[in-house]
Amino acid sequence: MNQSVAPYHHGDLRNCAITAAAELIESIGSYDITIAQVAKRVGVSSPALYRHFKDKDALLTAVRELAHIGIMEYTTDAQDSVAPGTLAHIDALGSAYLRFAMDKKAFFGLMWENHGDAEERRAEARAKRTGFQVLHEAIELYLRKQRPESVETSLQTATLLWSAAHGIATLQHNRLLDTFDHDADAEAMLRTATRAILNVNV
Amino acid sequence: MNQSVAPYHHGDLRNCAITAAAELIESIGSYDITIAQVAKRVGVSSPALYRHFKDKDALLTAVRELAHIGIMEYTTDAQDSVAPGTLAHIDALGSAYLRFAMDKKAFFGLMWENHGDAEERRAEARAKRTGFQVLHEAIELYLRKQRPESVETSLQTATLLWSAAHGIATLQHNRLLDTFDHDADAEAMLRTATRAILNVNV
DNA sequence: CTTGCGATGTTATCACGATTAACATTCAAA
DNA sequence: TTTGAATGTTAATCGTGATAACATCGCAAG
Repeated sequence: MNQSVAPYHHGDLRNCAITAAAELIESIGSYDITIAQVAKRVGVSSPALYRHFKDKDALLTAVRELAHIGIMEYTTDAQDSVAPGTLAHIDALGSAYLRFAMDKKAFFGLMWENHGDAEERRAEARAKRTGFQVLHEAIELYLRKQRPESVETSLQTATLLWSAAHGIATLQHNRLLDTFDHDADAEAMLRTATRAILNVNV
Repeated sequence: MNQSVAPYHHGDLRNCAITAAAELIESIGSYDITIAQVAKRVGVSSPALYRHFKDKDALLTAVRELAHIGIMEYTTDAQDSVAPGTLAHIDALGSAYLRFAMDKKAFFGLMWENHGDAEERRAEARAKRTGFQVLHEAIELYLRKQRPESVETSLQTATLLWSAAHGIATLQHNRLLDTFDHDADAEAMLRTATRAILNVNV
């Protein structure tokens, strides 16, 4: 039997719409999409989508979740060939973050957009926790080995490193990183920042 | 005589529109404004604005310039009571950046929006140069005194510090900074990052 | 001083995109 | 089978960016 039979009028429109929206965003390289475009891609009328999403923002929020999953994949893949708790491990995580920002520009931009209410933000943050947690654990492990006296500040260190990575990624994403330093290299910068931050008591 | 006489039909609609847009953005705390809203605020019809701006984005670009001026004011004020080339000087600049991001949320968000073409970006970058230049000079001066062997890397150091400040500011701006570290304090984080980065060879 | 053009404004009008309303179809349970 | 809930469709509303066509105002040339 065909596994993916359409159980209803369309099938699971909700999921198809999210996927279609994501594909659309990826293909045009911008999250400035239209309900009509998504509907057409799924082969359904625009209003049909409102049976599954309160409004356009709700659809985008769903796509954002996909983006979070995507960044987690990058993170997970990055850990494949590195020893846990090493500097290389932390570098790999940072590198994955930067790579995601550049590979999936539109998604990266979308996931930090400031729309929606605080509630949604919390929910998304919860989803993100996994990714941050990975970084936090890597740092904690590293500090335990290399700077045991700083282990207690691992959370602050992780937050600071995240901020640094986020700043570099954001500036590069907006093509501003090399505005002044023509040779600015995101990855190199993050490595430098990582080493600087790990060697300080937060 | 009344100083601010309207020399023409309206007066200088262009400038009034920019100001009105800025006020509007500030008052609603979002740069998601409407041509009609701006027009109404100035007491003019919507199409009139198109005599002075190619399109909505052109108006927002003009507002962005105001935002850059605003951040420069913060920067300048920050230097008032600090000795040039000291760590306190650099801290003050970073603090000003963070403060601007929080005080003028909408403007901060607007100025890093990824719209418009590359040309505009270049122009804006040029305007920004002043602000970055101040930071760069402060860092160069500091390094010359404290770590002369690292002076040659001052540009990279400044770029890295900017990135760190930008990351912290951006995350706080999106209310995400304290997602994991409940007690995260932007200013304290930046001070830590500053010290870490300044003590490393880039 | 008048005329006429260019700069500015105004009022229709469009086209589009987000929603909602009103109506139609299908699944599933009684 | 019948019927209501779920899910779709088409028609219609509204807000918004943008352009067209028409109206004014200020100034420079005669």
